Amino acid sequence: MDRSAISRVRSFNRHVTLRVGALNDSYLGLGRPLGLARLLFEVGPDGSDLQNLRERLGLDSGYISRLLKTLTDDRLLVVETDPADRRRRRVKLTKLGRAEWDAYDALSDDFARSMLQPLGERQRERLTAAMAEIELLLNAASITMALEPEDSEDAKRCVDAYFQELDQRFKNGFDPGNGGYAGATKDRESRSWFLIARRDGQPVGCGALKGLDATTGEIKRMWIAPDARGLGLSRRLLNELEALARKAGMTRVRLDTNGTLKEAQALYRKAGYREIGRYNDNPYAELWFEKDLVTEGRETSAA
Amino acid sequence: MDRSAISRVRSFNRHVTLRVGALNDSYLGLGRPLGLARLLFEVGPDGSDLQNLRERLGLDSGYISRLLKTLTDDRLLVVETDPADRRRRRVKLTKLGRAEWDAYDALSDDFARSMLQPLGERQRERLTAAMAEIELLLNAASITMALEPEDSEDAKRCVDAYFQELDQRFKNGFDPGNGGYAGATKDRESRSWFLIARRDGQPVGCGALKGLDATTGEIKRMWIAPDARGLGLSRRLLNELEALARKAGMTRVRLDTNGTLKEAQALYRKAGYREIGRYNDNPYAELWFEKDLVTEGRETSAA
DNA sequence: TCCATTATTTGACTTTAGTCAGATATATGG
DNA sequence: CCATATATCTGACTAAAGTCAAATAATGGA
Repeated sequence: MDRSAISRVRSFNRHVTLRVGALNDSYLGLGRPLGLARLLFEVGPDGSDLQNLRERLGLDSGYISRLLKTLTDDRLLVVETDPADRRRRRVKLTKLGRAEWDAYDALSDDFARSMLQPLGERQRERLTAAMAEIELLLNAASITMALEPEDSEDAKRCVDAYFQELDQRFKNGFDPGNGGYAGATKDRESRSWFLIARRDGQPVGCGALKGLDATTGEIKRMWIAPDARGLGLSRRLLNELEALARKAGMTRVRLDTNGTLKEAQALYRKAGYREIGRYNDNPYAELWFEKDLVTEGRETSAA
Repeated sequence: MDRSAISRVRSFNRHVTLRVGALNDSYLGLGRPLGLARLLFEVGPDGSDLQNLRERLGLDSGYISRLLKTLTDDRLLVVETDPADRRRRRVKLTKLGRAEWDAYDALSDDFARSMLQPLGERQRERLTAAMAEIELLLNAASITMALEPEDSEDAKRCVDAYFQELDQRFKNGFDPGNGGYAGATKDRESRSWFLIARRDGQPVGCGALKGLDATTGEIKRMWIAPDARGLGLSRRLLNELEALARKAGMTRVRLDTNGTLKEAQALYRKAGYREIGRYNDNPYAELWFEKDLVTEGRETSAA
């Protein structure tokens, strides 16, 4: 990994992350110990259940229980048992607590404002753009991928989104009922895998692998949610699907695509796929690709 | 200020700043309480004086004294009195302390690496670029401006840098001895102001105001260090100089510039200057500008 | 030389943050 | 109904972080 990249990240961590973080903390507080203030703020105007709070703040259950007691004693919030499961408890702000929450909220605003204030219009735009970029990219790191049943709710939702996008992008639209897409895969081989990429639990991409025969797989339904694009996620998905194919004993994978999907083609070529002739009768396919799977390490996705 | 910009900054503060900061903290520590680890790390391989440490970490002098005692008892560092001023004390790492410092240093590297690791080459570049951008812009906020004697070391250094740049950018070079620049300003009016912009104590820009007559000022020697450009600093300097002129009772300011300095011209026009005819005999000047100073608020620079 | 000032240390505290092992009360599947 | 698992609370702690005032030592002029 590039030494200068590491230095840049370190410098950022030190100068921005630590300093801004510390400042932000001191901005909050408002006379109350930080732990209490943060808890109160985390409860939020809509309330929250205790379990959730514990998880979000990473606190010991005994500790959080005591913190809540302090805040209820100060009449800032009320704790009530969840009627659905009377072991569970829900926390809500009182009027007084809501007022204090509002104060914290205003302080957070003030702090953000103080960061923007010395800058001109143009610089503000640059700053916020860079912040958005960093959030996006750091979020990318926390995207996980896992196999799921093809007929799960989220899988269906992904595939629907995928079909809708095809319908928009193809010149003459796209009808999933037409041709090699919907049900037509119940052929000789019935092996199939469905991979979903998730960020904070929300699906942001998918991809499927089907067995065409014992040693050939087909990659289908690769889709990335619009707000997760540009993060190299499709490459990760593709790697993962190839790894699955390898593990299933396949020696090559194929896929088809449409001429309008330029990014996809670029991805396949860059990943080592070469164009081949038509191998199926999918009426929407205009290009066909194939790649031999070497069993060596190099190509597998990193842990 | 734009509401969406504030939300962006808040989201960044919350998700990036706090999370990364907390993670980084837990990464450090290494068996030792965070306060001690941080102090040790802050001492650094070159040592540091106590005053400096106190300032950088923002700790109470009693507290830091005790922390140092713990670390010296553990043979991680030695405290010795500064021979120049025997009230002062300097801190240095022992061999053992240096080893631990190296371990922290390696951990910081690891942490930075762990942020880059899940990303592809292209994404890493985007991340580091955005980080650099943010550091730059947030630093811009801490640039201060102050009047200084025109013949101070730093003033001379700035003006030298300015002249050198002119020499590079003008078609036929630039000679400060030639014409209206160097000594030729000892005319009727001798009033003059020299403003230096500094970041962390280092000069990053300058600008001068001279009185041409009782109600006319001339702005000269506006220069911004290359690594401080694009931050709207020249606009801030210009505002500041105009404010000075106003305070000195001037009703208009003039300035001249060369045709090759396109950014400067754009700045002047945008700031409300209009082109006028030649008002001096500076052989390098090709354009002349003037602006009437309204005494109203609107134009003054913000506090 | 003396006196106000500055840098650091010491003593005597308080608060905040956090841990861990039971104790209680509810839920859930047989 | 029972055993087991969950969610939270209570008691009994410890460690870390930080504060404040007074003491000590050195400096820099008047």
